[in-house]
Amino acid sequence: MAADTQTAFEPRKTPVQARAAFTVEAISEATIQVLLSLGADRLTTTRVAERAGVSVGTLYQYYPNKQSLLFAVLEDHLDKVTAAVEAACERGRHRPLLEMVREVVTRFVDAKMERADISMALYRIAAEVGGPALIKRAGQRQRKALEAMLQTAPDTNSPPDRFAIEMMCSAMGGAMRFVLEAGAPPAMVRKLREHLVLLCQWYMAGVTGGRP
Amino acid sequence: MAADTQTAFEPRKTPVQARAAFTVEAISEATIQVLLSLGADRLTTTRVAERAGVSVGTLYQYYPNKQSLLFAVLEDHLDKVTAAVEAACERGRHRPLLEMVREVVTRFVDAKMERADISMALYRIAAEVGGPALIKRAGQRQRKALEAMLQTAPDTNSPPDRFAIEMMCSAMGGAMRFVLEAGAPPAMVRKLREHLVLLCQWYMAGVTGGRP
DNA sequence: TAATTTTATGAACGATCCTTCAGTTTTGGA
DNA sequence: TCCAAAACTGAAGGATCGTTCATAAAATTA
Repeated sequence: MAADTQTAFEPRKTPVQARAAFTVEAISEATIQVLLSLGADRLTTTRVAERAGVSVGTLYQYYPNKQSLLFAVLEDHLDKVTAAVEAACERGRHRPLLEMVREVVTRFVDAKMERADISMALYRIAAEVGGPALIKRAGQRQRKALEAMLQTAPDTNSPPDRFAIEMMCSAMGGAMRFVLEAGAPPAMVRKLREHLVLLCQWYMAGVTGGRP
Repeated sequence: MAADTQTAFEPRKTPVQARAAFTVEAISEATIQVLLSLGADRLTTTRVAERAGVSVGTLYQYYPNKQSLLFAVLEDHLDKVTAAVEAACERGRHRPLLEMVREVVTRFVDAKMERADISMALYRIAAEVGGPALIKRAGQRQRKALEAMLQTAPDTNSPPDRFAIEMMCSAMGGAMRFVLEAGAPPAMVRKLREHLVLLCQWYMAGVTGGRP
């Protein structure tokens, strides 16, 4: 069934001319905009095509069905955020624990905010078919990178266990979501970033060394 | 438009006979079960009625439309959780800061877990029409209760500001969600409760008194 | 028991939507 | 310039779904 999920969402045809590449990009952007302006239940293939300036038939040349539209956008965004976290984990190796945490949290918030509109749109389809699987996979990649980094911390000999890492990640995700959905202004985002760093640092310090 | 949202979701008729009361309860339960087993997009009024053991017509005698089904379940659950938090805040008044936090976090986790199935089902419709408004309202009530309690803390003279309270709430909500969606066994829930208490305590201690 | 109110039924209507495909237009190379 | 491949069009099929309403059954009241 995993194979079904894969193939059912794969692109039907890859664009070879520049014109087609623009079309695919336009459809992808239109998907996000329709999702944000009308919601998931009023998102129709015809509406997305209309917004993208093409006809429905064109849409179906590159996306096999409606769900693959959402699937593609979700996958792309999760990949970018995960890549940002992995890169941060790479840079953080062998640095003090608190610096590690600061690096990762900061990059995570920035990656999410870079396309805040996509982040918000995706909260609306995260529970649809294929969504949970993708999210779970991205989460595992992120936690794996985090775990590898934390084991290189020079200032603690009992690195946080898997559960603690999951706690931190989900607390981060929850706070991020709240601020996004509150339509936060830039100043609030900066404050979120600072406080999220502190929250994660205090938690990590606590679980590694008892009360700090 | 707020009035429209209200009236459009209000029950059409209130049951007077015991038979009808059972019917309404059965429809409500069936809504949750269909939501969990088939997802939000495959939830149809006919299917819910079928699962409840009644006909579609009966359903429409008590619920004016499909959305009111989801709306009613969501509202009921949020009310229960919010009431639990408010009660905890009442009990926590004038006690030390860390005890306050423990009380609230513990009660929150327990209230969510009491009907874990409903909690999970609701994540799938939280973004639908009416959902965000209800959630925002419940969040405000909870934060208000928290703020009132925290101001009575005897062991700090600079109680946490609104932003810090929101941070704590959303971190709590995020971690709760993660554990629920991971299908956590009871042992993991207990660990979550402990760690969530610690995470919130450390954060609160940090923002009130600098580094603890 | 007879009358009235409450509750339940489910076929049918109207509307929306996903998806296809036969035909047209555009592109890029020979 | 000409042609084959690529890209695009949009009306129409087929299916699902939300909602209604005329009718019937059950419960309550007189």
